[in-house]
Amino acid sequence: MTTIQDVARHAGVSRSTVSYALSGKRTISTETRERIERAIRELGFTPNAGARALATSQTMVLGLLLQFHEDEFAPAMLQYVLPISMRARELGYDILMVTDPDGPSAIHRIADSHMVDGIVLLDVTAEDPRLDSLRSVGKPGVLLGLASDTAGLDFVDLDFGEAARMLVDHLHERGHRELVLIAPPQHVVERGGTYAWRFRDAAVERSARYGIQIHCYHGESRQPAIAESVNRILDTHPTATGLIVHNDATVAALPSILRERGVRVPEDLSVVSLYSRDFGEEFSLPYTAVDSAADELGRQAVSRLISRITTPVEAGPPIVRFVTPVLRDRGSTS
Amino acid sequence: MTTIQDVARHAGVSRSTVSYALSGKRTISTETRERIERAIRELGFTPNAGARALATSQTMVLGLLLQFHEDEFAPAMLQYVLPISMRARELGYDILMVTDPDGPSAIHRIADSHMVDGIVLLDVTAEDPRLDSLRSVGKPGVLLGLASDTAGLDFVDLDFGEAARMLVDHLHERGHRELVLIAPPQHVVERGGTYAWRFRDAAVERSARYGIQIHCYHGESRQPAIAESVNRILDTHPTATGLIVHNDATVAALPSILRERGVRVPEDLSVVSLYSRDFGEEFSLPYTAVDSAADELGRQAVSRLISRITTPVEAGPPIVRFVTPVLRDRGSTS
DNA sequence: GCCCACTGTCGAACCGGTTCAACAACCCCA
DNA sequence: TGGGGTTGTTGAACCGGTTCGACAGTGGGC
Repeated sequence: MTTIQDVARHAGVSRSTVSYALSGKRTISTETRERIERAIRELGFTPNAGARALATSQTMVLGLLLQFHEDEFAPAMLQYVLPISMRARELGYDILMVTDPDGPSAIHRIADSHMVDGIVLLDVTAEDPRLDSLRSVGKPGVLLGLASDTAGLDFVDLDFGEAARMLVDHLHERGHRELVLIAPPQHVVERGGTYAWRFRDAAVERSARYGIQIHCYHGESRQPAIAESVNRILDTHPTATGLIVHNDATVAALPSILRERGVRVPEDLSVVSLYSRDFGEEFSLPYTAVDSAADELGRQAVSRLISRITTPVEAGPPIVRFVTPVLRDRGSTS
Repeated sequence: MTTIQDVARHAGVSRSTVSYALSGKRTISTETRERIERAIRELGFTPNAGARALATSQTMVLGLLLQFHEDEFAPAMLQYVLPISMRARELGYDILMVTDPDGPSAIHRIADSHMVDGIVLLDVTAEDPRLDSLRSVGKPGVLLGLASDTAGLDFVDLDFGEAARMLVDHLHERGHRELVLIAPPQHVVERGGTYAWRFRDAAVERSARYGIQIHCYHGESRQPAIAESVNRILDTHPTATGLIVHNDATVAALPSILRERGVRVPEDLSVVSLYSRDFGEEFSLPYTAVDSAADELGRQAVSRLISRITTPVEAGPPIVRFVTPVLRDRGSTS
C-alpha cells in the first residue's frame, strides 16, 4: 500500500504539506500542489480510513440498526434502507448495517469502539429499549418512528394523525357514511408501534366529528390469514362503503382478494390506503393513498443526523419532526 | 472516552500488559489479569476500532455491495442480506453496506482506504464490471452468482442446472408430456444473469431426453404485465399440463392469477417453481419448489470469505461452489 | 533601511492501539 | 551456588494519518 509518506517523498515535500494540500486547511503554492497531485495520481494514493479516524475522531460512517421480526412484512423495511444509504453517500458517509437481535448492546458495541459517528434507528417502538442505550453512548442518533419519551434524541416520522384525517376527509367529501379501517396487526401494536394508534385514533376522532360510523380491525401480516380476515370483516359490514387500509401486507394482497369477491373498486367499494410510492409501484397498487414517503423520511433522518454530527450547535436542541403526507388520488373512491 | 492507557494506570500495569491480557497472546498472571479485568469493568473500556485497525491492518468489517435496479423485484435481495449479516456477526465481523450505483469505484473506495477486510458481491452478472475492480484491489472477495470469467475469485451459487433437472424429473415421473417454462425477465438475461440460461438450458436438455415438449418464455417483473403475460402464455398452450416458474415476481403473483382463471392446482395444472423458503413463507406460496436456499448461500459466502481472510493458505485456490438444491414437495403436482 | 505581516513549508507531537526485544524474578537442576 | 530456562512485565517503536507551533522568505509601508 502507498502511504502519505510515499506521496511526500515522491513530490519532494513533507507529510504535513501533503496533508494540507489534501484538506485545503492551509494555503499551498500552486506549483507544490500540482506536484503533490501528480504524485498522488502516479502512486494511486488513498488515505487509510483507520489512521484518519484515529487522528480526527471521525469515521465518516453511520450505523444503521435494523431489526427483523419473524412476523413482519420485510419488503416494507427495504423502502427506508436504500434512501438512507443514498443520502449518506451524497454527504460523504458510509453505512454500517447492524442486524444484531440485541439492539442495545449492538449500539454500545459500534459506538463505544468509535466505529460510527452517529446512529440511525429504524422501526422504533414506544418503549424501545434501544433508546436508553443510544442516550448513554453520547453519539448523535436519529430515529425513524416515534417513542413515548423523546428526550435528548431526534425523531423523524410521518404525521400519521394527519394522514388518517386526510383519508377520512377524502371519503367524507364523497358522501361516505360508514367505513371500515384495517389497522396494522395486533402484535405490531403490542410491540409498541405508535403509528398504529396514532393513525387509528385520528381516524376515529375525525369520523366522529362528521358523524361517520367507523369499524376498526387489526389486519394480518401473512397469507392466507390476510384474505380470511378481510373477507370476514367485509362480510360483517355489508353496508360499509369505504375501506381504509393501514397495513402494507394487507394492501399488497387486497387487489386479488377483492377481485375474487367480485367487488369492484370504486363502484362497489371505495378503497383508500397508506403506503409509499415505491412500495405501490413494486406491487402496482391502484388505490388512492396517502404517500408514506419512506424515501423522504429516510433522507431527512440522515440529513439531520449528519448536521448534528458536524454542526452540533447550529442543529439546536433535539426535535421531533413530523413529515406531512401527500394524498395521491388514483381514482379508487366514488 | 477511556483508553487502554487509563486501564493500565488504574490497574497499575503498562499498556502492553493490558493489550496482552486482552488478546491472550502472552501469559499473564491470574492476579494481574483480574486487576486488569476489574479496571476494564469499572472504567467501561472498549478498544478504539480505528486504532486497532491501524495497528493490525484488520478492520473486522466486510463490504457488502448491493445494486438496485429499477426493474427488479427488491424483496428477493433481502433474502440474502440478512443471513450474510448474521453469519458475519457470528464470526466477529460487521457489515459495511454499499449501494453506490457505480460498483467498481465503490469497491476501490472501500478497499483502497482499508475500510474492509473483504468484499461480498451480490447479484453478479456474466460480464460484471465489478470483477476486474475486485481483482485489482487485492482484497479477498466472494461473489454470489456466477460470471463467465471466474479466475482469481470465489463464487458461491445455486446449481441452477440441477434445480431445473430436478423439477423436470419430478414432472416426468408424474407423466407430464408438455410443459411451459417461465424464465426470468428478458432484461435480466440481457444484463447477464447467468442463472437464467443455466436453468433454462438444463430444463430444455432434460425435457428433450425424455421426449417432453417444453415452451420457454420470459416472465415480467411488475404487475399488471405479469398477469397479462401469464394469461397469454397459458392461452397459447392449452394442452400443457405442467408449469415451471423461475421468477420470483411471477411466482408471487401466480396464486391470484390462476384462481382468477379458474385453474385449479394441481387438478388442472401442475405447478413447480424455484424460490427460497423464506420467500415462500413471506408470500405463502403453496407450490412444490426447489429451495433456492438464499440463507445457505449467504452463509456459505461469508464463511468462505472470512476463511480466506484469516487463513489464506488453507483456503486454497479460488473455487466455484455450487450448492445443490433440495426439492420440497408441497403437493402442487399430479 | 527597518519593521511587520503574510505566505508556504516543515518538524514534532499526537490519536490509541499492537508487538518486538529486553529484562527482572523465580525455579530447577547440576 | 552458579548457570540456564521459564514466566510475567515493560519500554519503545510502529501503524498512517492530522495539526500545532515555528520559521524562512517575500513584499509592502513608512
